[in-house]
Amino acid sequence: MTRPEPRRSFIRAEPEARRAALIAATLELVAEAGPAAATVRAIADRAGLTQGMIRHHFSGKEALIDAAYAAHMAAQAEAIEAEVAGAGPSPRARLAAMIRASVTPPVAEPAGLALWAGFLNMTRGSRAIRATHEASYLSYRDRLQALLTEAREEAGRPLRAPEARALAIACNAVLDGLWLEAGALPEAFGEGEIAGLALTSVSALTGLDLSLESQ
Amino acid sequence: MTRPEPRRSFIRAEPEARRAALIAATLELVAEAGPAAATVRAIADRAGLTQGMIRHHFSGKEALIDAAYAAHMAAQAEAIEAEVAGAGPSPRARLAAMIRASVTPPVAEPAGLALWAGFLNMTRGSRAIRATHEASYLSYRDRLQALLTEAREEAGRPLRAPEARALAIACNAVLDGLWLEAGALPEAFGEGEIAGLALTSVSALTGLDLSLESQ
DNA sequence: CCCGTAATTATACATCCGTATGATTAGGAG
DNA sequence: CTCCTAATCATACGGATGTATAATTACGGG
Repeated sequence: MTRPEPRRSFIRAEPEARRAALIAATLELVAEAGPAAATVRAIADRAGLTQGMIRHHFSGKEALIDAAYAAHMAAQAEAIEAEVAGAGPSPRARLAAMIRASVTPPVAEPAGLALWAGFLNMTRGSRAIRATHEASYLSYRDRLQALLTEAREEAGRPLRAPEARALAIACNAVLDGLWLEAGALPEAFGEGEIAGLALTSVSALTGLDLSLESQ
Repeated sequence: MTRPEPRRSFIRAEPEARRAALIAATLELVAEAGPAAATVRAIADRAGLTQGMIRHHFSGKEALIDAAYAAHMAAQAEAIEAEVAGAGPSPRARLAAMIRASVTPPVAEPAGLALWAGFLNMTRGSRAIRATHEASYLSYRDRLQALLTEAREEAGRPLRAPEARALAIACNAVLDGLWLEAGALPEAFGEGEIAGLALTSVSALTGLDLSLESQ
């Protein structure tokens, strides 16, 4: 009855472009509906390709997941770094910019939290993901510790190393917690409420006054 | 060749006991290996039953997952409340007990984080899970806000309502963040380091001195 | 002691998953 | 224009998953 459909036409693309498309599709699906929804068929479909492409451009599904997670973490770090770089030379302003960027979109939003939680479940299964997770976490905390140290020096109250570590862990925790709450219950907070709380809280923890830096 | 295995013997149990066993097995599997590992066969096996029991005692797998999540959240809240109740009558001691309990085992540990992240992925799919999530989150924050208010009153510096809300959100964020870090990278911190940081941070945020309360 | 009911086991079923493989075709090299 | 390569498509395969159903069996009420 139904004569066979003609094979769909296609155009060739550079492998890197295909890889990027597959990674983007993976991130969309994990963010929208969790890791279980990111099947090879759904990913290929979202990318406008057929499922064979995943095994052609990656060694397997797990390699694609690893690449997607690394790409997401790199994008987040880059978004924060861009805000810091655009905040001018003052250490206090740069610290405030990092804080604000960490708890507002595009870093803090439901999709980001879903992505993070989704990949966390895969941590057990993949060494690559665990390594990426740990590296990006510590990298963020080190960056925060450096800005905290600079800002405290600017204020004439320098930090010693162990003190700086404890302060960075605590400030990182507040920011992580606010990031989490902003992503989990976005409608439970007012516009800018989370960012204001982040600046106030870090101010209280560090003894600096960062509230002036919020526009 | 192989004659059919005799049907395994069994003993009857009360439905509630079977439900509890299935819930416990579900939580173990999700904590150990993520939601993907919690299949009906694996759950029944862990509980020492056959897979038919899941559909017999629950309307389906999703209902079991919902029940397991609710049970886990209730157990966490109960563990914290037990510590608060055992801390004596002083509001400051009770606040310190809640803080310490929130960032130390059994509340803060890798299994708990894995459980939380695993269920978060299912939030999108299940209204029941989302409702449980939101209710337990707000319940925890309200409890914290009440203890903060009492402790500040005890110290002679009472809080007004909006101020109390902001303080509760910020303190909740630090605790969430430290809980998260303790669960994600347990070996990155020293014994008691997280609990000490939690008390120090909330002290800085509230202006109270809670460090004396740590034994 | 027997019997009926519901708790329990065992098995079948349709569907989906990740992977493997062979056929096609786009697009540049010569 | 022709040919060759590899990018792409289509399909098949074994295994796992959630659900449905029928066959057993434990155990309390008569």
